[in-house]
Amino acid sequence: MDVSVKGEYALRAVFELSRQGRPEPVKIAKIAERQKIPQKFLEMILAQLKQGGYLGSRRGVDGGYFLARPPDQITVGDILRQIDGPFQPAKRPFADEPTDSPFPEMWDRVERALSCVIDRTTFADLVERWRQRRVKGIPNWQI
Amino acid sequence: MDVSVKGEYALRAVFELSRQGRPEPVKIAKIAERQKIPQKFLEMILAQLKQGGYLGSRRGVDGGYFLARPPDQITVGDILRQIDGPFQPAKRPFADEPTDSPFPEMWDRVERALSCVIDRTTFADLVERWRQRRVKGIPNWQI
DNA sequence: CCGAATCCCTAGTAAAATGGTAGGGATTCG
DNA sequence: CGAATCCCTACCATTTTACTAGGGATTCGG
Repeated sequence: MDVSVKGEYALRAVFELSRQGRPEPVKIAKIAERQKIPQKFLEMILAQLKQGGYLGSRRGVDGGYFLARPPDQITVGDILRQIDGPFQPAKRPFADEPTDSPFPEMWDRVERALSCVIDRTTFADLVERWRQRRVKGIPNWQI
Repeated sequence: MDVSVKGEYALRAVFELSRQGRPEPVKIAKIAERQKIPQKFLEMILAQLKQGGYLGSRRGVDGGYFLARPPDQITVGDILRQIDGPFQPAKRPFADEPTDSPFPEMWDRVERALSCVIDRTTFADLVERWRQRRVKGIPNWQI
C-alpha cells in the first residue's frame, strides 16, 4: 500500500518542471541534481512519462525535457498511474472469491477516497502551495 | 499502491470467522476450504493475526481459531496493517528531499482519505452489508 | 560537415519482496 | 495412547525494485 521510489521520483521530476513556468527544456542532469535522483534511473522515468504524453523533449546541445501540457492539467494521479500502473487496491474480481463477497464494494470506496486526493491535485496546486509555504516559512523575509 | 494477496487472504479469513457469530474455534482447513486459500499459507497468516492480538486459538481435536474480540471492534485497517505493515504512501521524510517539499502534506491527505475508509469499516459492518445484499440478491427467497 | 552535447534504447543485475511448500514438533482431549 | 489440530523453522521459485552500463541517434553552432 505504498508508492514506489520510482513513482516518487517521477512526481518530483514533474514538480521540478512545473516549478519554473518556462517552456524551455530542462536537462536530465539538471533535474537529477536538483531533486537528488540517480541520473540514469531518471532517464528511464522521463522516457516513460514522455511516452504517456505528459512530457516532451528535444535532443542536442540545448535539449532537455519540458511539460507537454500546462501544470494545471496534470494531476498527481496521472503520473502515479503512468509509472506504477493502475492501482486497484485488490485485483477485481478475485479469481476464487465467491460472487457475494463484501470486499469489492469496500475496495470501490477505497479507490474513490484515494481518487479524491490524487486525481484532484494538480501540479499547479502543488507549486502554489509550495510558494505560499515558502512565504510563511520565512516570516522576516522583508523589513 | 495495491494490497498483497496475503492481505486479502487475511481479510477473507477474519471475515469468515466473523460470519458465524459463534465463539467456537474454526479449523484452519475449514477456513482454507471455504475461502479458497492455500492451507499452509493460511497457517502463517493466522499465526501473524494471533500474534497481533486479533485471534485466539486452541489446539487438539476440537481446536481451531476464533476472534479475540467482537467483530465490531476489529477494522479492516487493523488487519491490513498487521499483515502488510504500516502503509505510509511515501517514506516520510524522504532522505534527500528538500525540507520545503510540497509532497509530505499531500501524502498526509492521502493517508487520511484512506483511513476514513479502512479504519472505520469493521468486520461487523462487512457482515451486515453482506447479509443485506444476500436478501436483496435473491428476491424470491420466500413467497 | 564536424563534433560536442544531449536525449534514446537495450541489456544486465543485485537485493528484496511475494507467494508459496515441506516436514516435523507441541498440545489437547477422548 | 493416539488422533487431530495448531505451531515452528526452514526452504524455494518467481517477480519486482532500483538501479547501472554502454553505446547509438539527433540537434545545432561553427
